[in-house]
Amino acid sequence: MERVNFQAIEKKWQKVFSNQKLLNKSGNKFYCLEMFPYPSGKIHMGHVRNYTIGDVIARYKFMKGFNVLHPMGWDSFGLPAENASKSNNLHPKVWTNKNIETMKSQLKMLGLSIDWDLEISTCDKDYYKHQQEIFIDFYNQGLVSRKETYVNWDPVEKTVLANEQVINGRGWRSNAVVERKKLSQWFFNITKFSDDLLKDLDNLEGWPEKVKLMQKNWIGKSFGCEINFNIKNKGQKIKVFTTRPDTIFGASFIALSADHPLSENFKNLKEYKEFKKECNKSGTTEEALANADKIGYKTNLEVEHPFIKNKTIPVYFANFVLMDYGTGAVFGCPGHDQRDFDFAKKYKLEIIKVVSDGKESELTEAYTGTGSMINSDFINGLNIEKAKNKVIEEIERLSLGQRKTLFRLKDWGISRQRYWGCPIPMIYLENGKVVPVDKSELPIELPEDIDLKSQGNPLDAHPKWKYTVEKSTGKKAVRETDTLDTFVDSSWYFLRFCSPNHKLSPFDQKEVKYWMPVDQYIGGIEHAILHLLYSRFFTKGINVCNKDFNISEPFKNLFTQGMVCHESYKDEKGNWLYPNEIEKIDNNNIVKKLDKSKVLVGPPESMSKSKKNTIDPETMINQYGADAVRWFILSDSPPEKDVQWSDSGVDSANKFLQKIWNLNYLISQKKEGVSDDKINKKVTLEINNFVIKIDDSINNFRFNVTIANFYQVYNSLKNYLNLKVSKQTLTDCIIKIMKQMLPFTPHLANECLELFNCQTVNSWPKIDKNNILDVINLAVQINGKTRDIIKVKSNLVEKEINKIILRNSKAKKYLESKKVVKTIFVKNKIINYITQGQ
RNA sequence: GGGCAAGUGGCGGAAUUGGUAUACGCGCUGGUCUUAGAAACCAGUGCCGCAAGGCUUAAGAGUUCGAGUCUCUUCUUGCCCA
Repeated sequence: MERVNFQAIEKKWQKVFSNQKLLNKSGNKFYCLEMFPYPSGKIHMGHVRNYTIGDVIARYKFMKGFNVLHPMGWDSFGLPAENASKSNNLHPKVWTNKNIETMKSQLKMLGLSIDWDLEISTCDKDYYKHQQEIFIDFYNQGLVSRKETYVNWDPVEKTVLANEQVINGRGWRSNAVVERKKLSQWFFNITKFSDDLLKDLDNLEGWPEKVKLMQKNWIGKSFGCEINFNIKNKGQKIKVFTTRPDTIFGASFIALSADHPLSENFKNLKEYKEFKKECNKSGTTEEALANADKIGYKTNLEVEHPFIKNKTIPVYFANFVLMDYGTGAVFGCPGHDQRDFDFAKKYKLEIIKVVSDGKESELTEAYTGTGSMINSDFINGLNIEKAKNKVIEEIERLSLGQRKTLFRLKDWGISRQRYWGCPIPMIYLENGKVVPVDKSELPIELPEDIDLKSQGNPLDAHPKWKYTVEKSTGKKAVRETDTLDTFVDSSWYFLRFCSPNHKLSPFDQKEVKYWMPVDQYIGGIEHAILHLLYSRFFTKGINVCNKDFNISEPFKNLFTQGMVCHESYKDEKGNWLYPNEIEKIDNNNIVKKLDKSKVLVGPPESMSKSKKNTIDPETMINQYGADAVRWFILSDSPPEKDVQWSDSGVDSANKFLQKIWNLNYLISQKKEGVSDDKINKKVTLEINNFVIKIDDSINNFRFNVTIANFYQVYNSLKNYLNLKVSKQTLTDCIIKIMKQMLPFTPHLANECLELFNCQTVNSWPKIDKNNILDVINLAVQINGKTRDIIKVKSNLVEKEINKIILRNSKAKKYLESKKVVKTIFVKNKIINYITQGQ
């Protein structure tokens, strides 16, 4: 068998690819974008999958005649660079750029069709300069605000932690108990677009339903009402928001957030202080609050029930009420809310059942199901929905409150007390005013001389950097020392790619108008909520700042690929082992290479460094070739589902690609002999059927099916090699197939096409619908049971089919001496005879 | 606790709109070639059965001429939110 040297041809073609673009000015534009990577060190299999999928689409669209934009860049600000610099004394910039260099060369090894002239890096001042500009524009349009808010504070590291850095209430690095601390922070007012962000989801037909649903739930639009409770003997009111006004007759306490304005009256009391200290011990996530023990502080206040004369309800401060959701005050209905139930049990408060659960017994937990209202005066007997409306009407009639829509979505906190991020272009004047810097001073550059070993915020600790003057007045000012959340960096990079070297503004309006929106965006499901929501917000925000922009949504079609998984291994002592540290004797016997001790095998899970179940792409590329790695990663599972890495899988991919090469070689070496035109025709038609099938499956992103089709067409074509088929016929066929393989295995396909001196490498094979094999399989059923499958010409009518079956079919015997009472005939699919008496 | 997916051979998975269940690959079995192995090639491979044939898409019911696909109940797993 003739073999090809993959290492050699891949090097050869990667040189060609580096000068190649997928631009075709006469075609329609197609913007193909994969989520850009964080330069963490080396690429991992998740990147290989993501970028292979993107490459297949980009190359396919180009061959179909589109003008394709296929850029790549680096999401290069972020905490890991700071952490790395602490542990190995490399400056974040040096560490980051070194990683970018490594990963770029690894991506090139994959043979991707990326236009590297468009490369951007978010830590580059030429990039973040424009980000600061957008920030100022947003500020001027009222899309930025400064608010006091609670953060997760690590008392040991003296730093703010993101929610995901808090694990079981402790800092992920220091393991210190995390506290809640109030800080003044910058926010993007994403909630200004709550309704638009929700409504426009309906227009995103090219997005997975799942992602749209997750965004919808995240935005969380809910209906309810505000109710003002009169505080007894005080002449003051407490405004409460509820989504369950129907349960008003079950109200047995009022719960206030510890930050509620009324807390002013209690802040000096010793017991209240202790309560508040307790509250600050738990994290800020909804989950942390839900799981925390319910604690309260009973005030001396009581409110009047709006509908029950002379009934009063006690007022508590409680740790499970958040100030930034609703009004920071709720009424507790223990019967029908679990948190309220727990609270009522603890403080021995009344539990009134107001929605019937169909049982007589007392509640042992909150009942949140449906039912009709009981113990509820004028709404008794109504269902929940009707009761809600009736109560709201009554509240409005009595001027006690009003109907209200509430969103779960909160404004986006963007301040980070970090060094390695985009500086926030704001300054603090001595008169207490906070203003943006003059745009002419941009970029506000990060200083390079920084001491990352100092505690707290590094920019704040820098001796000089923060001292500046206001440009217009020359007055002394102090810079904002917080940097932007790195999610900001990735919220507009897709715009920058349209004109990455544009100097004057974040993007060239003309180029953006041409290329946007992104026609196909591809990335992991883990970004289903935040990154995509923030990018949508930026697009809407820029629309407000720039009337010519006129783009409402950034990503027309979205594809979320699944993860790459692998088994994990542990030795007898419970230490994780890398896949190359183990040896498979047989399927039930896996041992450690080092000492032949037994190894425990864990189920396939997403590859992670901590479990050591990773496979290094570069090692695999060196061993099997990039084409084989690309081929395998697409072959085994539908791209939206998880795929399990398997060594035998990539090995067989490599073997198959060698066979393909061998077939190409044999065809190219074939001597012209006797050929039969009838067979020539048949081969052409049969291969054409496959060409159409392959095109369909690529179009539908069913790459695993495409690859199965390639195996089939190979099996079919190789069997014709020694029959009476002309060399020309076989050459024509293999060229079509190799063109179709080009998006998948660009090196091998190009090499094969060169073998035949093909001059139309970049054009997709087009098949005339009349030029395919006109044979279909038709199932013959008797009483619904398949008795035969016959090969017939397509579009035959029932009469002709009957004739064929009675002449020659296995089904014939089932029809003899039976009376057919009914026939169901579906053209090109099935004929079903119903006989009497079975 | 709520929401959303999904469950098909030993494994990954295929099956257009209700119309051939198990494509394709891995693995396994036998054979050819080889000093041997690897590679390659050929044949076989859902289950029961010598065969004819019967059974089979998590379990059970229903609709239908016909259900992996639609409906209901139950079970299991995964993801998201809490």
